[in-house]
Amino acid sequence: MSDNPYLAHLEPHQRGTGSSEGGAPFDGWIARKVDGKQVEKAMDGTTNPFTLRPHSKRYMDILKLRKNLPVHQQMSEFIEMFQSSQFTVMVGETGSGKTTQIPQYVAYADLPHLRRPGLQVACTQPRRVAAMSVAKRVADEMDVSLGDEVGYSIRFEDCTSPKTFLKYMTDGMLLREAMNDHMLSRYSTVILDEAHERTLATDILMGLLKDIAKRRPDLKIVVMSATLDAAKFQNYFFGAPLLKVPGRTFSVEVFYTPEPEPDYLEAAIRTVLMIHQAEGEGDILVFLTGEEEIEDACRKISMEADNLPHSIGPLRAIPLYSSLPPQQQQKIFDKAPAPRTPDGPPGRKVVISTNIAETSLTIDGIVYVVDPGFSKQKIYNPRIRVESLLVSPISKASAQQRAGRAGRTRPGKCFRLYTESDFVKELEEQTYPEILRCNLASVILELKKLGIDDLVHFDYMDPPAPETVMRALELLNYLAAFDDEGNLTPLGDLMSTFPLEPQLAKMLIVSPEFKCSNEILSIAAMLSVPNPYLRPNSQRKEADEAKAQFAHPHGDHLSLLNLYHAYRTNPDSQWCWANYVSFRAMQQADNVRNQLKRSMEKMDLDLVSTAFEDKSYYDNIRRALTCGFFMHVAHREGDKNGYTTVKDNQIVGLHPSNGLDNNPEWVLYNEFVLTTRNFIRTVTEVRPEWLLEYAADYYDVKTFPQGETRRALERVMQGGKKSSGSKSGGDEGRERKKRKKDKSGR
DNA sequence: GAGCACTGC
Repeated sequence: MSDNPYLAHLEPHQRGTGSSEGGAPFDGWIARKVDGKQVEKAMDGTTNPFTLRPHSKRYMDILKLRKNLPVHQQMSEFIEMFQSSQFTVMVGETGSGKTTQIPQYVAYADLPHLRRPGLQVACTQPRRVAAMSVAKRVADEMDVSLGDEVGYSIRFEDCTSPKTFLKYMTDGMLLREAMNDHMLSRYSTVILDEAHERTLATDILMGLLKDIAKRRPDLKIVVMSATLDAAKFQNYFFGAPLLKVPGRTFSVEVFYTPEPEPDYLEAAIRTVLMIHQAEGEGDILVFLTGEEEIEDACRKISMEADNLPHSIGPLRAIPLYSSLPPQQQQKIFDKAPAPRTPDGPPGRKVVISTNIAETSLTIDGIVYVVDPGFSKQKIYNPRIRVESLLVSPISKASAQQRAGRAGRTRPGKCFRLYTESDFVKELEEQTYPEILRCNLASVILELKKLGIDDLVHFDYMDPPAPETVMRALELLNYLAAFDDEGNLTPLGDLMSTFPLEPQLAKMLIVSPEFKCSNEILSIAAMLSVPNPYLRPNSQRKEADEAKAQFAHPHGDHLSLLNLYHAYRTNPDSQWCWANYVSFRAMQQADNVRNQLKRSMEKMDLDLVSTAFEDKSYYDNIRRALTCGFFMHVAHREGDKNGYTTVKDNQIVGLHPSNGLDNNPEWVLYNEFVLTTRNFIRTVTEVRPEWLLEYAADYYDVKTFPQGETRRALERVMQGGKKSSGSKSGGDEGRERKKRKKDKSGR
């Protein structure tokens, strides 16, 4: 056996050991330990142990920088800890180098005892861009081509090869893989990065890995977090050892207001102008909660800045939020405006942003941060089954993250628009994990597919409210994804394979029976992307007119289909621009549609259409919609435009963005939005007969409370009896007459 | 007659 552990993997007697064919797959693997010195030697050596090619000069240059990172000081300590424990918790603040270095250390430690050819190290990230950019950087650091030994895997893009042993990927992607491989058997080590963000996928992966680890003693798990809640992770992972690495950022001086600010928007604007007039050079970053607020603030700041004396430099306000076209988002990287005169005072830019600048986007040159202490957060109300966005106070961790944005390039200042005592006493330590704030229908379906039988006692780091789990189970049972015993049905199994909400998956799966799977594919894709209709403030009328071209009188789902078809005949940005349509959203919809289509083909679900000339073309589509969304139905009550949701009895209005040509008695909706009032958005007319036919259990009239909805259903049932024999024909006739009357009545 | 925090499959 070679003395060099990094050449040992070439020896056939080792490579062959523990092959997964036959016998227990994870027994008998050779586990040779390495230490920090050996790794250091391998890093400095002339041969790259991963490729057996000589190290390039560029590699050596980058290596010098790597050795300057704080985390490098603790490489030996990490490797020792990693090899002696199945779980390791690692805390490294911004600038520690953990995301790029730790996975490489793991690769050096796992390589000498490569237990099976093809075994990989996975490092998860909450965001796609991070997975891609970090993989690129690490490929450079390791002197390999991206996609060969080091790669990444995100939705729509798999940049890996059979040679890949270090793979950066989104957490959601690893979760998807786990659904087909419950043991995650292709990985020797899984590293969960940014675990403090507590995304839905990371939380589920943590519970899952804890479970898998029992059956795979060879599997190692590293959990990396940026904040100081490490004890919680340690406790959760059986008292795992902890490694702390200091960060490397510049100091940020934090200021609080002496008194609470009654109007944070006004205070934020005032603070920006104050900084601009009184503080030294450097750009400003302001955190606000949403698009409207941000545009408003930009206008006001620009106005105020124009009124300042010329002894003060120019100030340019730049908005930043996710629905902004990429071209406009790029403006945050523009230089600050030039002085008004060659020897005048320097200009300054102020970026007014949502939370997107907290983690997803980094702007260099920010020296001042203004933090009013709020963000929009999702909350779920299981009682009425509604998710909504609420402006809420941020957590201490989030405030710290925001402040850190001022210290990336040099020492900075952070102005918090709340009192120090509020910060200490009122703010939560951590932001509530997502799993406690959302509808769990897809999560519960996924867990079942992951082989978790006892959903209530699954080892959640923070268990969701039992009522939320119950709501999810109930929904899945009505959709026939779970049987009455809570077991996954074949339909549920099929549903779980689609990256869609259960309702959307259901309508897609039944769509071939209604001869409209091609169309439902398009609708499902359109519903999976952000709102495709653009409506700039200055051109609302034009935008509304453009949107009206696609409107279908029977509903917004059908309008989305029209829009998709129109785009397919003109799939270019010019056409989108001219029609007030988001090109980005349409491209995304195309991507999603292709992915869903591939799944349909794999599952042997037919891709079919009803002939467009056939008068049942649109009805077939609406019937398929009904099969997925019968729990999202509202009934018009009284003569007014008010609707009441079925079963939950919430009073709602049609969202003004709807394109219906009247107020139909029964509608199904895609989402319930809670803003100034309750609205149902993306709405399509539905026939009550379909509800009774396709969701007989849910629409069992006996279970309805006395009220208008129940009486209406009873009328439908009686009507159905009378006209039996020519059922659908009779309905068609009535519907047409009714519509005609509604129109003429205006 | 009003809005879309941010991610992810």
